[in-house]
Amino acid sequence: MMVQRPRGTRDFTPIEMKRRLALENLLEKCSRSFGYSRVQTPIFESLDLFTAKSGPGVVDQLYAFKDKSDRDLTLRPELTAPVMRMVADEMRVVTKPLRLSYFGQCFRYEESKKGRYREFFQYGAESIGIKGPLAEAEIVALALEMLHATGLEDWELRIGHVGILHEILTGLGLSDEGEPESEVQSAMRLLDKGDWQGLEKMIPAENIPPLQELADLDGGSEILSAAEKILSTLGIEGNSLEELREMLAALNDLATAPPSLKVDLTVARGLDYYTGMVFEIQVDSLGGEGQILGGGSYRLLHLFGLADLDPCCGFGLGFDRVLLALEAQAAAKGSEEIVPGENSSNPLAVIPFKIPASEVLSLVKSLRVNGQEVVVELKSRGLGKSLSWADAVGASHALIIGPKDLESGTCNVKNLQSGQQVECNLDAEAILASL
RNA sequence: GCUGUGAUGGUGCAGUGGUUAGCACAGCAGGUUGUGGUCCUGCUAGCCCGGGUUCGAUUCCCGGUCACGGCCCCA
Repeated sequence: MMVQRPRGTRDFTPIEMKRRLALENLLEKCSRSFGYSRVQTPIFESLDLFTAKSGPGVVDQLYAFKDKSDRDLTLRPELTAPVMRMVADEMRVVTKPLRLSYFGQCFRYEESKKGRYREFFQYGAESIGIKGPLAEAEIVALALEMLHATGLEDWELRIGHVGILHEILTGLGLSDEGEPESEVQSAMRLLDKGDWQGLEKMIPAENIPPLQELADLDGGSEILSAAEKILSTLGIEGNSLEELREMLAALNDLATAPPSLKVDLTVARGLDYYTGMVFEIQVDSLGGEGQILGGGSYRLLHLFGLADLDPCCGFGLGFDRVLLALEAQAAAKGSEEIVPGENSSNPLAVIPFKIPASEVLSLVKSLRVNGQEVVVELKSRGLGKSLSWADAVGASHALIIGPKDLESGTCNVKNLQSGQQVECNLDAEAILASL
């Protein structure tokens, strides 16, 4: 190969694109059913947008560049910040709450491997201008319905609440202030990793066991009562636990249950801007890159002067990883179909046999006008080869028109699966009726 | 960022320090001038890139590139 595709990028052939479009359509359908509307933002943005959100350190992982007027730009590494910018730029006066969905490629300069690409695709949803347990439940419910719709079977939803952690850690005397990272943030990071030795340096030793007990809680919403007891032994009183309880109850009503649900109060998502409920969806069989979705309640709009709309709630779905999981699942089950409905398109293959293809063009047009997908055999080959071609392009039926047919005003419609063939009149209506 | 494995037609695999580098599938053409997914024949097409060792390297060595895996990280 003379010119190679850049590292971490992929080409998508027609077969793959059919699959990807089917998945995108399926996700979009879920979004619409929840009242979310699609938006789109630029592939590149001002570098400032992402340094403001994630700090100057992110530049190392960006495809950042200067344009010919010396502006600092970057390919977008994610889509939440651009959507928030768009809300601030364009949608200040639009009725709230906003329910937005998006899909597109993002770029990160890092080591690529399976499930981790330098150009990758993210689907996501954000609700803006509404907060509280019901808004959070809606977002999680949308994520769950999406995954159910894909037909993926083996995955786990993990839900936590940064607010609870925050209440505990400030209650234990840790500071909420500080650059670049407050004590609370450092502690959350350690807690998320399970680094107890690190935590002992920040927190009185007698408080470590209850925290461990909290981290070890394993189960569904029933663990909330146990968590409540632990919090009271720590002398912490807060509203967050009750909010999480309400959120889980609402979720139970609003969405089909996930294959596995774990309430895990130490999920911190490693992000500084999350404020409330956080959640992740994990597919263990994917290995190291098994997180296929993540989100929660976060504060970002204050960066754009819209603090009154914070916190928002949303999630990003790793489009490529969901596909990998579906591919692995289909392979394990020996199933042909990877994304539901990916092969729903069944064109009619029109075969002009021993006649010029120009003889059938107006018929082809009228078939298409009537909503039929049509592919025309433009190569003159033997009838047998043409039928093979028709099969190869995914046609369900072949329409054979030869010299005798032109004379008699008939044609033959062959079902390529059954091999059955019927003769009918050479007009669009009769042909469509015989399919 | 660290580390392991690998790279041969479009795909999947053989193989070799030395003459034409094989096989299967796919593609194209024909065997069959109105019925396919069977069979037969032919054709197209390849040793990732750069350097080194050597009379000679696709093969051995080094570097790069890319892919896959394990840590780190993951807005």
